[in-house]
Amino acid sequence: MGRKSIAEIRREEFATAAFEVLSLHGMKGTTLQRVAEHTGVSKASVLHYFPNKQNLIESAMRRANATLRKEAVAFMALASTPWERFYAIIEANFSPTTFRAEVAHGWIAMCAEVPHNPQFQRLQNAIYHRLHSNLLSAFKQTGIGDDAAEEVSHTVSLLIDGLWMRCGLQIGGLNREDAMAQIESVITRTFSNDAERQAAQSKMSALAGAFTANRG
Amino acid sequence: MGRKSIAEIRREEFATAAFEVLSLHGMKGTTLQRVAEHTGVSKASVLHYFPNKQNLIESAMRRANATLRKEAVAFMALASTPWERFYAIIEANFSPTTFRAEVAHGWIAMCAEVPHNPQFQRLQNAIYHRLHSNLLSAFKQTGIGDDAAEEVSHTVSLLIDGLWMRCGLQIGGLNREDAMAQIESVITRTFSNDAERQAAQSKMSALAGAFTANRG
DNA sequence: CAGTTTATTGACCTGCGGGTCAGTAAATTT
DNA sequence: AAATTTACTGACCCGCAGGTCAATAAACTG
Repeated sequence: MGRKSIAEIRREEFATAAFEVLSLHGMKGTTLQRVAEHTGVSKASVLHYFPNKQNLIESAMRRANATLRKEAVAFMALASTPWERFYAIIEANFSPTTFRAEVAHGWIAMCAEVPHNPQFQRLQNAIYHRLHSNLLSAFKQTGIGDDAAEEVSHTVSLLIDGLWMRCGLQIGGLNREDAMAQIESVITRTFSNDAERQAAQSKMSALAGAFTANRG
Repeated sequence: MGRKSIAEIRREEFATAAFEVLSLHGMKGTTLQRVAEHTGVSKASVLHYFPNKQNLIESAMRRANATLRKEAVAFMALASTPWERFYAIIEANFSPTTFRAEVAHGWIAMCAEVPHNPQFQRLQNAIYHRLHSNLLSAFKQTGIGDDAAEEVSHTVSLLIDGLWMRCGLQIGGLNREDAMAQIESVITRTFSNDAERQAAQSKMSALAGAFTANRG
């Protein structure tokens, strides 16, 4: 079971290609022609696997999201304490493989479509709620109190959104280290800079580094 | 001097109309036809005042930005202390007239184009730098130290970006009060909750309220 | 009032992108 | 090997959006 049909594999190829084209050329520049070229087939071939362009792009976004989620789950599995879980979330959101300008472009392009596409709206909502509930459960278990946990979760998720935005707009040559430092600065101002937290941070940082290195 | 020619007035009309259409229908849905309809003229008339669509939309964004900036300057003029200046910035960024989902849609639509349009890139950069330098100068004068001021300025501008994003995506039914409360929560966690700051906040809140009420 | 500029428009052209379709080649099935 | 399903393609159609243009109406100028 779980064996993928050849058609399913092809669909995934096209979906990832579509996301890449979207990242490179924006929503307007993402034509069936270009997606086809990008995979070396004809336009009609793409339509053989997808009923229409909208469906293709929706699949592309779902696929991209699934990839991110997979990595996040892998990181999460390496964490055993609340603070480690928190830093697992951070590492996942700023993983070198995903926190890149091109990916951010794709993401922002989708955000711009959210008001006119219920599918995108649902996806965006799901992404947001997953992030929030992950953050919340981690913070709650640090023992800072439920209300504080709620507040900090909101703050962190807002910061993440802002940082991705800025990554896409390429403001201030933001890289992943800067981004994580920003989050860390807020966390440090909020919580006392205890040793346990610092240990969790460096542990997850090292694990994440090893994890991504194993695949390059 | 400063007298506007009738043609200039017309151009502004079309530009604001274009921004409204952009907010309602997104970049793809913003056609010359629709902009024309929205002002009750023919498509060709729009092209009489603008060389092409791109120029029209760029003018629309510049115009929208100019409007926001005008309001920000007005708020700023009402502030006399550093903390009042800070809250003037906040009030301006979350003014009821501007912090609305439709406006956020327009803004996000522009952000999505930034990678493919140098004009938008420049505009976005200008907006960001103005916000940052305003925040920075206000924070520096509160006497928290230059390094801390830099850090907090970054944090606040990131939060503002994130909040506008979330406003556009309409996640969690975010309204302007929630947004400002989020910022306040971070500020409170960072600084001691002194009376001077609280006074500044309520003063600017009242002034901003009076200011906007005077024009409805 | 004659002449000139300006405003506005409908008709038209062009290119392009989404989507259909019938046909061909390749793979699978029986 | 024959039949049938699947993969892929070029040719074609349609609609639409951007942009041009010539014509008309209105405003301004001397």
